[in-house]
Amino acid sequence: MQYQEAKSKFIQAWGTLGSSWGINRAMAQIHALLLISDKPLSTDEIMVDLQISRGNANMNIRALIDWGIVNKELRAGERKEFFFADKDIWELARQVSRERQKRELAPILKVLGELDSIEGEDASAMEFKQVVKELKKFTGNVNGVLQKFSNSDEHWFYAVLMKLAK
Amino acid sequence: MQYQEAKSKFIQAWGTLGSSWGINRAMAQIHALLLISDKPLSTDEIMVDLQISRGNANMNIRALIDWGIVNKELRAGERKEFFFADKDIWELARQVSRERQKRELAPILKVLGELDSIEGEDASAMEFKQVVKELKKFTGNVNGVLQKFSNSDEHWFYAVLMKLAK
DNA sequence: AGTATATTTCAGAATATTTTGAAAATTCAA
DNA sequence: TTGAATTTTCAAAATATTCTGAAATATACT
Repeated sequence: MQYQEAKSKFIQAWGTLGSSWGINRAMAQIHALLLISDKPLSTDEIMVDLQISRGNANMNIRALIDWGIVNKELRAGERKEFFFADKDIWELARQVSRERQKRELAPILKVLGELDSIEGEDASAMEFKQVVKELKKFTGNVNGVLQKFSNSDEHWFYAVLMKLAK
Repeated sequence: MQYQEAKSKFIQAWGTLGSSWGINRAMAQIHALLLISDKPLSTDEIMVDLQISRGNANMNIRALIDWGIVNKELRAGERKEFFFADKDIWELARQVSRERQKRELAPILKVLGELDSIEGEDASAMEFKQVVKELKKFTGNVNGVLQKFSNSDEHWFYAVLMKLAK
């Protein structure tokens, strides 16, 4: 397979994967492009390569920086900014997990906490309490695992894998 | 807090959480409703409770059944179908993980496999190969963990948690 | 300050997704 | 069969999201 074909297949696939995880296509594709690029790219290069507008490119580059998975490089004597993605996939996974924990798990934990003490003793209320209780237990555990994961290194993860495998 | 208020807060929160995971709001809300209901509900009851149309209710109930997280109950002498969600949160998590593995991880693994042998020895091609290689390693590992998780029981998960904690 | 270059913003346009509701299809009992 | 009850389908409408492009803003050099 030719490089160009492989590249566009990969960018395409990454975009699709992103969509099903609540990340918009352009954002995922910019990330894919930076991930496989052997050097930092400017906004203009990204625009040309992915055929998207300046506004779109800019907004999504900022979002990626917000997520902490893309950084900018400033070059002495150059006005232009260049962007690059961290090549360490583990670091990427940890960062994404950290952000999603913050953006999604935290809010639901908060809501579950607020639902703590509902009134009523009838079947509906009892069932509700039970489900909320189980969900809290579950989300608490997930939270714990993510916490652990996002603060550990690749080596740790392999160790865990080994233990699981047995 | 009154039951009704708690119920609507919960349904609302579950809907929002669903959205950020690529599950549409109505689908997530129907699931939330069934999860906390102390008895199976008919399409009509769901329509009234969530204020959605028949078509919408029907489509999303089917989708939930497709995902394997909602089931129907048929009652002797009744035409109407009643729906209920599995109350076991662990079973729910396993099922969702199984489905996402099938729907999302499998396709990306397939693409990565196809990108195996790209031609070229220049910097771009080399970088590309390297990233694809790392991604394959990573997704392979994730796949392994999910596989393990989706075939194990709650007890196993706790055992893992204990090991991780140390 | 003036100028050229680059980045950001954002209203409107384009797309994509979700929802509705009524017609068509299905099911079951009489 | 027939027909009433129920489920399913799907075109059109409503809504939500994403994208564009040009104007506004910012930056750095002379």
